[in-house]
Amino acid sequence: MQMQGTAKPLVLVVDDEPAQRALLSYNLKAAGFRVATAGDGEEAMLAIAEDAPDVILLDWMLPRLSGLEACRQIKASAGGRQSAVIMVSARSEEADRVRGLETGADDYIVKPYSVAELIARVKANLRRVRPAATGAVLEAGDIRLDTESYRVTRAGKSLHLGPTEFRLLAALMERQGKVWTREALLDRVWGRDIYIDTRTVDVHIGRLRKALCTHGDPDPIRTVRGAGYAMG
Amino acid sequence: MQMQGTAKPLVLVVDDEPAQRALLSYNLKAAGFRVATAGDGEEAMLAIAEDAPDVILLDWMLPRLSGLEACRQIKASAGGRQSAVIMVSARSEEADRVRGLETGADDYIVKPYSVAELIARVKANLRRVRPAATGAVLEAGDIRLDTESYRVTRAGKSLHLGPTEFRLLAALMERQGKVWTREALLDRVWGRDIYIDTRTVDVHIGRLRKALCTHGDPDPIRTVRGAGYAMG
DNA sequence: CGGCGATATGACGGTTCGGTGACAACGGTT
DNA sequence: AACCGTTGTCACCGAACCGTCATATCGCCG
Repeated sequence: MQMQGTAKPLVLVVDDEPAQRALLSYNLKAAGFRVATAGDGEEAMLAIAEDAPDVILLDWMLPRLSGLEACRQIKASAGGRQSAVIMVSARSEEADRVRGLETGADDYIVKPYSVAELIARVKANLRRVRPAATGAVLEAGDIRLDTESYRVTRAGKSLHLGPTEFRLLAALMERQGKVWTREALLDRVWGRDIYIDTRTVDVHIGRLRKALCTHGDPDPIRTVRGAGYAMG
Repeated sequence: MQMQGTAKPLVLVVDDEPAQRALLSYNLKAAGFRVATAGDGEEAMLAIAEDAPDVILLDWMLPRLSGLEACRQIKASAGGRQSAVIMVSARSEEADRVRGLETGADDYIVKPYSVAELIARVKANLRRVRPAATGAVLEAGDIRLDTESYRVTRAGKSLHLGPTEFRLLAALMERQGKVWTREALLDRVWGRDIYIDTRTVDVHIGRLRKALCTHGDPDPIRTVRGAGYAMG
């Protein structure tokens, strides 16, 4: 498996049947994902708060908190908005599909589904949520970052970045405009449970800027005082 | 559905049957979208180059350039990557769906589809492409405040605010019309257990006003004598 | 109109915050 | 061993920002 910027994508499986969870976990792990599981909507919210997943597979029928309501809550929460939600349901009625999608779900799969299609849909949704994890080429202005070949160019000219600066740039480019706090960047770029001075981020931002502006180009990174950094 | 400020989303319909194009155009326009059409893959590429659509409905069976190949080209082109591609196909085989998704399509709809579901899917995909419409943005009159990118604009012009002024404005905008006492603002903006002269709020309101009115715009903040401040 | 309390504003010192150069530690390579 | 690129930390500086005060202005009341 190629070194892809950051850690493997995380998929959260929400289903009340342990057998289903096990089945999905197995197949998703085989496809190269990290997997978390939850048995109902409340567990799901906890899991999301703990570690925001990239994709959430949400069963329609759940005890206590229905899948639909869980979806609404997820999309209303701060952490959940950046996850893709795929509703999984035995209800093939078109009206249900429409309702699911209108509630904020990003996709809708009808049981019985094939594992291959499910994986394909997870990947399709992942492409949008975390392009860098899928071997995509990110673009921002005249900067191109190829997560597969590990190469960065600006205005056609190739740039040399260290691994950390590369991942930092990838994170910033993944969601242009979004302001990342130093803590969020440490989480995403350096790793979840690592303990490093937040000021270190500043230093790396500085190094990244120097690398990006070697040819006199304007600085593409925006500093937001009291908040963090953003691209564009 | 709120279409705040920005133009209506553009949907490109690619189908070789004029009747299909007409049907889809009609329904999409009725749902509030702008619509462009193309009869084959090459026309589609031209249309994309001319005006990048937000969502592309791509028929699987196309003359000359197949839908699958067209999808590949779209996703490989610079402009196409920021559009969502929905494959529309009569082929319900699961293998086809997987192929479509793996080629880079964002979604896959099987004919015959219901118009309601198609619209729902278009909207769901639109949410992804244009995250601006997802609610991280506060608006009041001609003032826009984006809590994710920490950007504030008035009548399109970008403004510069300090962190405290930003939070102050966000608080005021969050509940337009509500009159905040100085104490409440201190709590909300500065922090719960901090002790600061309430007059300081006045100063920051003043600074905020100055920033908001640099271009001679009217003052959007209302002073309520003896009570506090309010927006609008 | 005059007075009084409340609010607006300009100025100022202190503090915090971010940028940057220097440096030592580390691992890999020659 | 010597070298090299990378990385995390620190110290220092300048600039932005903040809170306070003094003063000017406003709005309401008699």
